[in-house]
Amino acid sequence: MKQTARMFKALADETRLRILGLLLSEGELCVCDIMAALQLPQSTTSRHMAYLRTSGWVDDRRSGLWVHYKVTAAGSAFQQEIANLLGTHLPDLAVAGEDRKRLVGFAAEKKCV
Amino acid sequence: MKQTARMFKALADETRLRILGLLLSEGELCVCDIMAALQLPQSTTSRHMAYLRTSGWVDDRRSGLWVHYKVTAAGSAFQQEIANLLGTHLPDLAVAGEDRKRLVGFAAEKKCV
DNA sequence: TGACTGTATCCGCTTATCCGGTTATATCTT
DNA sequence: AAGATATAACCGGATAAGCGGATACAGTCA
Repeated sequence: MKQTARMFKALADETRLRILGLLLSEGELCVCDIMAALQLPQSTTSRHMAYLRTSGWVDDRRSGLWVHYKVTAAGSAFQQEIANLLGTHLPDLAVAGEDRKRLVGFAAEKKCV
Repeated sequence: MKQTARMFKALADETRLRILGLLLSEGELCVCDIMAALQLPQSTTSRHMAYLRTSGWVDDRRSGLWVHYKVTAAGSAFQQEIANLLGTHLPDLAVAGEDRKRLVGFAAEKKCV
């Protein structure tokens, strides 16, 4: 039960929902993508990524300087079903559309692999 | 997005998850049932019920002195799908089984309609 | 090696949340 | 109307979570 509450705690924040929505619709993103799409300072972004990582929502992969995140495929059945729901509903929200738009805009000047 | 975060905030607390789990498996319960099943003081129980009510998770029904709560059927599609998942997964957890056991024990001395 | 870049962690601060005891409100009974 | 009971609202204190700037750590390239 405690673990279940922790899983939902990670979803109980607007910023983390935006990050998950973006990861669910785009697949894998590096931290700099997320900073640009959500227009967040680096420390804030990193802190939320750490939260999502330790609560078991995302996996990270380092490639040189850059760290890439994606929604984990290793969660419990319960968690995966929730991830599916998030994937179908989050991208419909207005804020999520704006985040994706900024992400596309950033792709031009983007440097990371 | 804000509303979505608020929906999950209500699920980000172990006590409220236990209450929802109980309501999902038992249908409708009065406050005294919930106090007995979870062994919570009255003020704590009431506060969590208020949280669940204002965040749109439960409906209340007054019958004389007693107030009965049930999981709402009027939520968004997203919310209802999550409620379905909660209904299938929460009752499997150990704590939920103990809560149901205490609820059955309380049924004997229970006074409310 | 040293300069540089991307990411993570630390720090102090502010705000939100939880808790249980106390007080208020609503309803029933007589 | 008065007393009793069930629930809700309020209060003060403790804990947790949010924030962004500063600093530390990793990896790259000259």
